[in-house]
Amino acid sequence: MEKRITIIEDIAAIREGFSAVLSSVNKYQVVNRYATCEEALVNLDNDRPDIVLMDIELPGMSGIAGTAQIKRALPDCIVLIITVLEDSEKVFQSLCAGAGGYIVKNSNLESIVQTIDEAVAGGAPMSLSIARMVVQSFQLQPDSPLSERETEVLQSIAEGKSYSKIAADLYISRETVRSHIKNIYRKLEVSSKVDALKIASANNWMNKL
Amino acid sequence: MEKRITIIEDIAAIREGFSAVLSSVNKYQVVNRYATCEEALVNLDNDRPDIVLMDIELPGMSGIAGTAQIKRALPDCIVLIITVLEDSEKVFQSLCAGAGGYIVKNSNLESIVQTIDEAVAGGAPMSLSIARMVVQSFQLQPDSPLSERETEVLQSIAEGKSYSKIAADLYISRETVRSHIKNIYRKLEVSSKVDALKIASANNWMNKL
DNA sequence: GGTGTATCCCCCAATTTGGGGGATTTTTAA
DNA sequence: TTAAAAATCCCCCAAATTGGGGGATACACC
Repeated sequence: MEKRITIIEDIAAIREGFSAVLSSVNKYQVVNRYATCEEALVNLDNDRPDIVLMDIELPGMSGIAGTAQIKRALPDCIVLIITVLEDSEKVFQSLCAGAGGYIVKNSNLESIVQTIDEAVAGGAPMSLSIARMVVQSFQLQPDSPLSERETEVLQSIAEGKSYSKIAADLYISRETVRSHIKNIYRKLEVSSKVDALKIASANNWMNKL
Repeated sequence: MEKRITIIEDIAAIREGFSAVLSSVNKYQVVNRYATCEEALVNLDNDRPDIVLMDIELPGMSGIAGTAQIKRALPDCIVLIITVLEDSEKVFQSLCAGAGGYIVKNSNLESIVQTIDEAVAGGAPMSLSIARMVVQSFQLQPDSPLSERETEVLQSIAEGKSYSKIAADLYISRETVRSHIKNIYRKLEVSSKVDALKIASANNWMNKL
């Protein structure tokens, strides 16, 4: 069964390069190539790709927004991001949008087939450094000014718990919870849970589980 | 510079197998082997490993708890989890504890050197299916009963915002926010934000960014 | 002896929450 | 085309929550 591939990339040389390599492989079939997401989206019903190679920097709609659109229409379609720089912000945004992996733009053209093979085999192809970034996003930064107990309390606030509920769950008084929160606010120089949560989650000071 | 390796694995055959393979490689040096985390932890200061191979199922302290302890003492130490079954629960727990990658237990012994090489080179070695699990954890499940707007509102609640703040941020009335929340509660069959958040986050119905 | 952590107590006013009861318009799907 | 779902807005109201003060005690660590 041939896998249908769509390429969305505004630089013609790269677009045609990928296309040429993939066309020479029997199991893959490049159904269409576009320079913008907008063009690709209107033809999505006809193209019905199994795999999309998506540039992240595009004129008009970004590759991230495009990925979200494609996944909405074709949830089983695998979108692989074509990227040069490994900007952590964009990496996580595209993962949230539904990206299934990353292709490094300046890698030799032949390795692209392996990358797609890996995605089709049920993997999530990424460069070493992106894999490390993704794994690290689960881990606490060790530079938190908060004590263990304070982190625990803030964690509970993130879960939407009230002071009373937190107190009950931690087997302490509500007043103790309040003390911890006062200290958290002082340390983070904020005066509301929204701001405390914003700072703590931006710095990876809370557990994700 | 030789990398110092500690192996923590209760099955002697596997422990010694890994040890034998790694001892034959110049760049790696197995400084010690243990059957339990407890033993390894008391010798951590002497062993000072750069890399720890950690079994996840151990008598006494689990490999997950052990990983957390080791990372607390040696933040730059790379802990690689040795695993047979790829239990998603345990995978994410060990990632949060500080694991840097996964080694499949029944893989051929030679590939372990490659796995460690990858970790040392700045990567995060994982099996195809674990990589997919990790990437998918960033993505919304498409089976959510909530509408886009409702998801947006619930997302804001998760950030600790009040109804008024949500209303202001979404440029709608507070009453509209209340309507959405009433609908969320009805759909999820709950009657508080804590319960709504619990269900929605357990099912990956909210964005992580 | 000071600094940080963890625990607990009081007062109080403004805000928030969630329980009702509605309504209208637009969009989507059958 | 018709019905259901989604998105928007309005009212009333009581209980709970939040965050601002002001403290205190005990333990540990340096």
